[in-house]
Amino acid sequence: MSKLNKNTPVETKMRILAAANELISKHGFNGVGINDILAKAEVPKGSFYHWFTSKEQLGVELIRTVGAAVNHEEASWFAQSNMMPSHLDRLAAAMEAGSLELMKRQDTEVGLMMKLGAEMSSSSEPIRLEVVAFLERQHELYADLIRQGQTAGSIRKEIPADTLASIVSDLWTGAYLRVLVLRNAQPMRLAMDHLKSFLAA
Amino acid sequence: MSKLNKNTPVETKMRILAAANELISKHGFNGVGINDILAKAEVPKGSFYHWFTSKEQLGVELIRTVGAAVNHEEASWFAQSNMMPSHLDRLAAAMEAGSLELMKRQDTEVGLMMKLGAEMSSSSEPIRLEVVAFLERQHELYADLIRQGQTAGSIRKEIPADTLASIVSDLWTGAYLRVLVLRNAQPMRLAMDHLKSFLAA
DNA sequence: CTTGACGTAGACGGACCGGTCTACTTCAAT
DNA sequence: ATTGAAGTAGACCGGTCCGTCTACGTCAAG
Repeated sequence: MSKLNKNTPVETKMRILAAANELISKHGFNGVGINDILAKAEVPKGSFYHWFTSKEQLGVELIRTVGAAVNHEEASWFAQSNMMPSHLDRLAAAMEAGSLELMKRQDTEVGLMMKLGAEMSSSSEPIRLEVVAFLERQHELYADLIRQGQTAGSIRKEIPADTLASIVSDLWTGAYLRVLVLRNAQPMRLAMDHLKSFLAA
Repeated sequence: MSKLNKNTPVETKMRILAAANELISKHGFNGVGINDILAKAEVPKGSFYHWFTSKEQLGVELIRTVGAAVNHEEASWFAQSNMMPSHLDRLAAAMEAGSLELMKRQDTEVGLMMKLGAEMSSSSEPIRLEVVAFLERQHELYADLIRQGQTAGSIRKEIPADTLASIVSDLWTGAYLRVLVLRNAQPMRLAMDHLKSFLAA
């Protein structure tokens, strides 16, 4: 008599993850209850604790899946060598894609990573470590592309690629945060313009 | 028969604010309950709702007081013209003071502002506006000092002071966040080195 | 046809949340 | 000496938190 869920099992888990993504992005990890997430996902509580052992584990897994998606998406931006021969252009295009996403959605997947890290890194070691893993993968991605740009000649060589990668992502993150709070896109625009001219060989 | 608080009234409020500062810095706004704060401040609940109308108002007032202290402290760093004639040096010294604070305490007053902004700006408009006010005051402070440095000759002139001020604070914030999550001071060191050489005339 | 693993379903529980309320102490003003 | 405002003290409230528990439906294997 009760209406049962016909979805494939894995889909239930994905629905939970998707709802958690939306809600936690907006209200933070501690600002959202499991019931909120479950209501949005239209999934009962029993299912939740079947797929996850705790709210914290949901956080870890959320970061893992979203982080992997971000890394993958960024890598594919970086790889479009046929359309954009210059590595600098590819880097700029990927960053501008993220910036455009921010303007439209008021938020970003990368932003979720940073906000979760800031909020939880001193309360939950598993969550912190997952964010660390994401950041390191992303740093490698950036540094690699920059290194290629340096040997190919479109990116300046005097500064080590690792340093440049740090500066790029940190400036982007800082601008992101200020856009979020100010509700004004200017910091992001300034940051992007600066990065493009600063990185150029 | 009950032990009554002999403190001056205002001190009670300050104790609450101080406890809130510590706890909210560590666990975020939604990660801390009023009772936690009250326990740490050794103040009963009745007193809390005498001085504050709500938890949200505590947040607003926390940002206002801490923010004002930060602005004031930064202004005094910027004003030490006798010891440090170069405006660039003064800016660098102030930033390095903040970075040192971060290494020692794992946290910063400026960091609290950004974290609260990130966590709450989409849930509480009063809190968001208070952070906006702080950011704008700070931006003015930075831009003014940079403008002076430009006319005095220690800071490069081709880029508008407003733009430089944005880049400085955004890069600092991004590096701050990554230090917090990675528990590794390198991003901050790279950011500072970069800023010093980048701003120089 | 029976069994049992898998997953759905949601009532329930104890802890804790932000906030209210009343009783009380203190102290300055009169 | 009396009063009343200011502030302290903490019991208490409804609601919500995360997590547990039992019951039930579903389906593949034997």
